[in-house]
Amino acid sequence: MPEQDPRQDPVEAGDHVVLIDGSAYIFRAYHALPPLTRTSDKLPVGAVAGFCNMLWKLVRAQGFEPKPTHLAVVFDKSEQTFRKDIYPLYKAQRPDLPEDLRPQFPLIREATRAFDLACVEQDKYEADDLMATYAELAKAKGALVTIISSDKDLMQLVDARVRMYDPMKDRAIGAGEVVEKFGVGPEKVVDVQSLAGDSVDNVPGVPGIGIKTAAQLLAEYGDLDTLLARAGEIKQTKRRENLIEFADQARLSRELVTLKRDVPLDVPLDDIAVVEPEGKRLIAFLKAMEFTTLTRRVAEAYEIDAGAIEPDPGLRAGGAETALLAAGLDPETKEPAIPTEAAAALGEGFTPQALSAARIKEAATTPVDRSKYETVTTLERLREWVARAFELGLIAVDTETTGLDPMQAEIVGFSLATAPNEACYVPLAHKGGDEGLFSEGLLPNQIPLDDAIAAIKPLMEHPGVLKIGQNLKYDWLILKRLGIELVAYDDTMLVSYVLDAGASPHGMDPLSMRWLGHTPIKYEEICGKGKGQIRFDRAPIDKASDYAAEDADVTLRLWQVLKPRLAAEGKATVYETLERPLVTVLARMEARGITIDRQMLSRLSGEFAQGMGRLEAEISEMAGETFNPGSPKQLGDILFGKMQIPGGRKTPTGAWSTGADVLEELAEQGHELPRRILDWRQLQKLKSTYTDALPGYVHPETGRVHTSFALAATTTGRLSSSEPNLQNIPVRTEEGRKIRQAFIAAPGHKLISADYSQIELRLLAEIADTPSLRQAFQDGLDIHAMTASEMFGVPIEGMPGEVRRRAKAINFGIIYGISAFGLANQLSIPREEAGAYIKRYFERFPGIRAYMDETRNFAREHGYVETLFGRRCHYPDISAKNPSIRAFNERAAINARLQGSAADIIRRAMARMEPALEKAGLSARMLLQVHDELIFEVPDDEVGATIPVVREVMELAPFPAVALEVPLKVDARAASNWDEAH
DNA sequence: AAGTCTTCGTA
DNA sequence: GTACGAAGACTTC
Repeated sequence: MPEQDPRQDPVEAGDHVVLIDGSAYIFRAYHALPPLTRTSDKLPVGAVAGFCNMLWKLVRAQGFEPKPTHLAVVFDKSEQTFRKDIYPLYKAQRPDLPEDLRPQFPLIREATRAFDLACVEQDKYEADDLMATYAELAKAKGALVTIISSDKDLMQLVDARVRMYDPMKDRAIGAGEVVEKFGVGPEKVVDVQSLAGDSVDNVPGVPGIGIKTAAQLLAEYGDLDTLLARAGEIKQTKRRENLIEFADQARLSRELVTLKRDVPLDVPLDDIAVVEPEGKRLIAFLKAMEFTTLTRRVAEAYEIDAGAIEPDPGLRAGGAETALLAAGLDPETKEPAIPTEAAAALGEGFTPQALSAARIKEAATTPVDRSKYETVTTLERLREWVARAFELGLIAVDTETTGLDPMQAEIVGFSLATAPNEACYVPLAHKGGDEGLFSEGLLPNQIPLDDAIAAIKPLMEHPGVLKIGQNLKYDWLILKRLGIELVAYDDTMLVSYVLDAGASPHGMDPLSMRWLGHTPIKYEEICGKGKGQIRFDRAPIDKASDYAAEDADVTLRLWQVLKPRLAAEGKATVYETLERPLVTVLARMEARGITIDRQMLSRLSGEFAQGMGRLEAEISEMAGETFNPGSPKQLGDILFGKMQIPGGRKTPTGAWSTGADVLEELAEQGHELPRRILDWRQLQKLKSTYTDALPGYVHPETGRVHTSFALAATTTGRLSSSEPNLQNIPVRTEEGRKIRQAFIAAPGHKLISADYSQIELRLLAEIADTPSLRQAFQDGLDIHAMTASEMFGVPIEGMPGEVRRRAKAINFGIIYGISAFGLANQLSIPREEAGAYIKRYFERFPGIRAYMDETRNFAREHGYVETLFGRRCHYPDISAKNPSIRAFNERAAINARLQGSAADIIRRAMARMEPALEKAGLSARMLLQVHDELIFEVPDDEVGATIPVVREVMELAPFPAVALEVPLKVDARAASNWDEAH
C-alpha cells in the first residue's frame, strides 16, 4: 500500500493529534440504530451506515481547533490481548458478536480508508492502549491530543494536553467531567476503577466498593497503595476485611484497567498525518453500500458528480469482496472477519465449517479464464474427457438445446467441467449457412450425435461418478430422451435452495455473482433477444463454446462452495431426503404427462363463448354503451363514473377497484350490471386460461400434457407448476369442474386422487401442542364444528351451518397468521367482532397463541423459521421498519412452518412412492402433485390394490424422522376423470 | 417488445 | 390473513 508516504509527517509542537475510538463507534452504531441491510443483496450494513454518518459528521464539523494535523481511527483487533494473558476472565462474559455485525467489521475498515483516514489496529492490544500510546508520544512532542470517545476507560488519559470529546453527547470531556463521573481527577481514575471494578469487562475490584466509596477512600488515604497498606485503620468492619482480603485482587484490577502507554507501535505516530481527502474513493464506497442520502451529501460537499463514479466493484452487491464478507471472511486477509477462538480452532481442524469457509475463500479468488476452455471436435478428445471424469469420480455437466421445454427441445451440444477453468464444450448439432428444406446445414467439426451419446452414456449412468448440474431435472429429461438415464448427481440449485430459500435467488447467474463474484456471459449475448433472437443451434460455435463451457465451469465452482455448506450448516439430510430424490421423481412425472379430452374442452370453449356473447349484449344494454368488460379501467368508469354507483374503492395505484369482492357487494345491493360482469369474468377466465389454452400444451408426439414442476421456486418448500400450471385447475364451481372432467385416464386405466385431509390444521395441533385439537383429530371429529363448539358453546349436534363456517374461517386464519383485518374481510363482519373472535380463540387454545408468539420471536431473532423436518424458510424482511411489511413477514413465517412441514411430508411420500409401488408389484404411475394431493394413473385391475399402498406411504411419510401424535388421514378415490376421483 | 398492474384459478 | 402462475389490459420503451 503506497498510502504511507503521504501520511508521513513528524509531529511537532503545536500540532493537533486526533484519535478516534473506532471500536466504540461500531458498537454504538450497531446498537443505537435499527437493523439495515443493503437493498440488492441483504448484506447487513446498519453499523457501517451509522459509522459513516458519524465519521462524515466529524469530518464536516471541522469543529476541531486547531485543525487536526494527524488523525487515526483506532480499532480493537483480536480478542486475545495481554490482559487476557494475566487474567483469563477479562471480558470473558462478553456475549458473542451478533451474526449480522461480524461481517461489518471489515467493511467499516474499508469505510475508514475510503474517508482517507488512517486505520490502526494491532494484535494483542486494545484500541485504548494504542490511543494511550499515541497520546503519550504526541504529548511528549508538545502536541495537543483529542480523543473521540465516550468510553470511561479512556478518562485516565485526560490532562492539560489531552482532552476527550464525547461524540454521542456532543460535548468535551475535561478534568471537570472526569471528576463528575469518578469523583476524582484523571490521575486517580485508575485507582477508583481498581477498587470499584467493572462488571461489564469482568474487572473484579474489591467487593462492596463502588465508585462513590472508592472516591471517598482515595480522598482520605491519597492513593491505592497507601489505602491498601493502611486498610487496617478503616472503621467499617466489612469494608476493612474486604480491603485486606482482596488487596491482591485490587492490584490485579489495576493492571487490567491501566492503559499501556508504551505499546511498540506498528504504525508510528508520524505516519498518521492528515491527507487531503479525495472524495471519489468515498463516493465509490458509499455507492457500493447503496447509501443514497450520504452519497448525495458527500457529492455535494465535494462538488463531484456522483453519477459519474462507479460503485466500488469489489464491494458492490455481487462483488468478489462482498462474497467473502457474506461468508464471514475479511476480503483483505481472507480470514474470518474477527478471529475468535472458536473460529481459529475451526480453521485448524478438518471440520465441516472449516472446509466450507475454505471453499468460499478459494471460490472468490480463482478468476474465470475462458481462454482455457476447449471446444471438443473429435471423439478421441471426448473420450479423454470421459476418462478424466472417471479418474476424478466427479464432473459438472450442462446440456445446450434448442428451447426451454425439456420435453420438446433438441440437444445442440453439452459442456463438461472437471476443475475450475478446466472445462469444455462439445458441439453436436450447430447449423449454419443456408438451411434448405432438405439439407440440414450441419456445421463441420462436430461429433456425430450417436457417437457422442455412446461415449458419455456409461459415464452418466455410472453410480460411482458424481454428476453435478444446475437445475438438473432439465438435463435429466433431455438425456432421458436420448436414451441416457442419469444417476448419482448433485444439483447446485437445490443445494442453494436448501440453504437460502427466501434469502437469495438460486439461478446460476445470481449464484455465480454471489459466490464467485463473477458475471457469466448472458444468453442474450450469444443468441440475442426479442424478435432477432436465434436458436442456440444457429449460434457460432466459438461463442457458444465460451458460453456453454463457462456454465459447466461455474456450476462446478458453485458446487465446491455450496456442497460443504450443507454439512457445515446441518442441512445435508434435508437436501438428501427432501430435495435430491425429487429430481428424478418429478422428471418422470413430467415425462409421463396426463391425457386431456380435447373434444370436450373445445365443446366447453364454444359454450363459454356463447354465454359470454349473451352476457356482453346484456352488459352493453345496461351500460348504455359498448365497452370492453375485460377492462377494469373502463368498467370502473362505467360503474363509478357514468352510473355513479356508491361504494367504490380504489386500488393502491389510485384506479377504481373492480375486484370480485367489490362487484359481489354491489350485486347484493341489487345492481344487475356487476352480477353480469362477475358471470362474464368467470367464463372468460375458464375459457382463456383453461379450455382455450390447455389443448395448446398437448405434446405432438405423446398426445399428453406435460407440466413442469419447479422444485426451488417457493419459500416454504412447496412445488410450483407451470406451462401449464396444473395446480390451479378449477374445482369450486360447477362450470369449473367441467374442466377437471376433461383430465382423463388412458384407456384401460383409472385416475386415483389421494389427498391429505386437513394436513396443515393437524400440523398446527401437533406443533402448537394443543391437547384438545389433538384429541379431536385422534377421535376423528369434525374439527371445525369442534372449534365452533369450544368457542361459542354451541353443541355439535344440530349446529347451524353459519356457526361452523365462522369457526372454519378462523381455523384457516390461524394457519395464515391471522389478523383481525383479514378475518373481518373474509367473514364480512366488523373488525372489532373479528378481533373478539380471535381473542376468544386464543383463550380457548392458549397453546396456539404461544406457538404464534414463539414463531414470531424466533423468526425475528434468526431471520428464518424451520419446519418439522429442518427445512429453513428465510424472511429477511422480518425486521423491516415499515410495520405492514413486518407484519406481513410475521404472518408468512407463522404460515411457513405449517405449509412447509406439510410440503416436506408430501415430498417424503413422493420420494418413497415409486419403490413402494414397485415392491408391491403395482404399475401405478404418479402423474401430478397439487400440494396436498397426488394423482396416479392405474390399470383398471390394479385400482383396489394400489389405494392401500398409496394411503400407507402418504400417512406414514413423516416416520421415522418425526413421530406425530396427531394421525394423518388420506382420502383416496378412483375414477375415469379427475373431477370424479377428487 | 417488455414490464407492471389487476384479477382470479388452486391448496 | 399464507403459498403460487397465467391472462389480459395497460404503460413504457
